[in-house]
Amino acid sequence: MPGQDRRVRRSQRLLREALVALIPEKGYDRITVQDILDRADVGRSTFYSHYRDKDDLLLAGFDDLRTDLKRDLDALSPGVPPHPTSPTGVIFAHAYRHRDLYKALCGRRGGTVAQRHLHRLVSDLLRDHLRPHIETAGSDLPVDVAAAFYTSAALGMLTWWVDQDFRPGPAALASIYQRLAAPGLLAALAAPASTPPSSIEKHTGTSHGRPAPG
Amino acid sequence: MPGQDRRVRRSQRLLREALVALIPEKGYDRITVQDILDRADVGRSTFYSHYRDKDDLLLAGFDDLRTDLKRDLDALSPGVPPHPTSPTGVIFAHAYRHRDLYKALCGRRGGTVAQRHLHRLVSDLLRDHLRPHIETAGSDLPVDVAAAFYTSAALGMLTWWVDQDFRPGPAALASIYQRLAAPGLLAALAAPASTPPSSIEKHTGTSHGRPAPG
DNA sequence: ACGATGTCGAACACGATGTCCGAGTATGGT
DNA sequence: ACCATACTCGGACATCGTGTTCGACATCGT
Repeated sequence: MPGQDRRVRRSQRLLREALVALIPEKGYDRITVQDILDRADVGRSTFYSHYRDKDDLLLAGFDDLRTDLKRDLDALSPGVPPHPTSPTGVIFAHAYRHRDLYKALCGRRGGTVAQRHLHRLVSDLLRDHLRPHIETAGSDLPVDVAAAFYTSAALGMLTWWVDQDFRPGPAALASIYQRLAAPGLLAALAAPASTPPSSIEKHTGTSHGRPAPG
Repeated sequence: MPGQDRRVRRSQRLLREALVALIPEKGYDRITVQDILDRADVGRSTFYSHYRDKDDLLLAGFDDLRTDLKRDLDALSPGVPPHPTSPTGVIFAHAYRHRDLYKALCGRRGGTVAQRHLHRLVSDLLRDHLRPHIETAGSDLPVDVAAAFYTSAALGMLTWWVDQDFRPGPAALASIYQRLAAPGLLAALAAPASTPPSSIEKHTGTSHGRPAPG
């Protein structure tokens, strides 16, 4: 008695696969339930007996992703790290291994629902990762803001990457992320309670002067 | 003869205002054309004589925003900067001055369309800002990746900020952004052609060791 | 082999979309 | 002040996607 009826597993698998395959083709918003049904070759009432609507189907697939990613990430903390990788590096690697899925979730044609849930997933992750570091350093850096910054930066790179068909390898991407992200955090942690507004007041000179990140 | 018929301006203004007001209430996706019509007190056929659909109405408002923001940004480059602000600082200030609009565009209840267009807007902006710096420094940092990183980071903070009802002032937010973003870019520009993959290979030690940004 | 459970497919009510048209009304130019 | 023009209104309409229901049939686990 494996979890469920064989037919149920079959239907749900077909529906999930159909949706993921359809997203890069039509874009999530333009996909109709009938499209999914045709692609999956599944009856209408079968769909609604498993899922409330299109979003529900998408979100159901998310649970698998969540646990899968969580497993990869937990492999980081406990033992001595064989590869000194950051959480974001793990995410990039995970995305590379599940290219089709991430193309549907982060790609240009993904929908609001996927983006938001992925954002929340990563955001919670990074917040928990950052909090202890910021607190023990006694920094005045707000954890939430830092989490927002690094989450969006990582997901922004991820989205760009997906739309580039994963051109540079995951290691190269993680490398660039580290180069851009690490110094800022280290600097912020090193300066616990200096006057915050003054740090922006350094002159950038003319438009040809010292570069501002934007 | 000001541009257009007074009635046209009136109708379009009413429709734009209705949409912007409706988004934070219902969420863009759940808004129906009829909702907009009721709120604006405008006839159905009038709507369709001006806009193709809901998205079209949203995008039309974007043009005004674009030119407005562009004006603020051009005030940066030419003369000696009175305030040494970065493009992102200008964007934060602009968002603060148009809180209602940005609440609709970046807020939790905004739609895919708005997010994507705003992303493209800022992305193009930052790419142009970054390219000369990266090129003159002879860095191997890909411009597109850097643009993706900083654009998403800025918009991520902006979204968080909007959903917090603009709690810390725009200056404080810009300050934090600078603290997190600037060191990374400076470091990347200072290391023109070092072996890229090695920079990530520094040991982070155990999970309690040196902080990785995520 | 048998009862339980899942699937199918068609039909249905509903709500939203986008188009059309005739009648009424405000506008800007002269 | 007048008038032709252009805009607005509102209802009717065809179309499409959604989510539900139901009876006949198939597949499952035991």
